[in-house]
Amino acid sequence: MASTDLLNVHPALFDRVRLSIMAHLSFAEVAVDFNSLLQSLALTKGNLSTHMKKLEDEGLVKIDKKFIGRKPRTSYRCTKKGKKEVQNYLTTIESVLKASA
Amino acid sequence: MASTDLLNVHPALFDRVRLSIMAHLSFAEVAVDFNSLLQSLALTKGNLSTHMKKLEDEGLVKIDKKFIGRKPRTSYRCTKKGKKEVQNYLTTIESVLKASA
DNA sequence: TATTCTTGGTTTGTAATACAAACCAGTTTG
DNA sequence: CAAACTGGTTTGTATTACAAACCAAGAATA
Repeated sequence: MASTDLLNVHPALFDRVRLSIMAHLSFAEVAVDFNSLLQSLALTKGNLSTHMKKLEDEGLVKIDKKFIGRKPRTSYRCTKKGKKEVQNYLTTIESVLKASA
Repeated sequence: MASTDLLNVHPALFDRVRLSIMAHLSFAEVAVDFNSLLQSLALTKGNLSTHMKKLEDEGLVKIDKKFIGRKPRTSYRCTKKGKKEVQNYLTTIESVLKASA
């Protein structure tokens, strides 16, 4: 076991809120909109907004802004990279912690 | 899947350094001393010191200070609670992320 | 048509925290 | 006795998570 393996997991995922978000997004194969996330995760708008910005900056999530009729709607989907990093997170944690169970 | 399950995992473990530390400590059945940790984890002393203090405050780790000859030696071991929380961390993450793989 | 109310977010100020540098008490070495 | 090393802790700083305040525009109301 080398617990330094944890250095390989993407830093942005080492936050419970962002991990929750990524779990949601990689679970849903389709795009999820801002307000759905807001509701399922019970966050404030500002908090969600900044987390999504960070995930976007890291390329883990793709943002999509459009108008539905006359109303704006922001939605997100998980990128390939995002899925990969989530998977890597899981396998790394498992390998590190299962040795120590 | 309820990714809000992540709220059940102990907050102190949601940090890569502390998770590494706990992995080390729960792997080693015996106490591990400050300098071993320092070396295996490649941290600065101050950083390690504060992380250990936090883990101790949370009851995940037990500190033991004694003199070996004339030299001080600080060592730590994982508490029952620590083991439990590490285990809970793992199973929670698995259940949340595996659904979304 | 003015006037509030709601929707869909973003920007900004603050509190918490991870981190390294500086420090400290004592010990060994030259 | 002075300098360097050991084994850490305390303190200052930079980052970051968070919520409050804000903003633009549409919908309802009067």
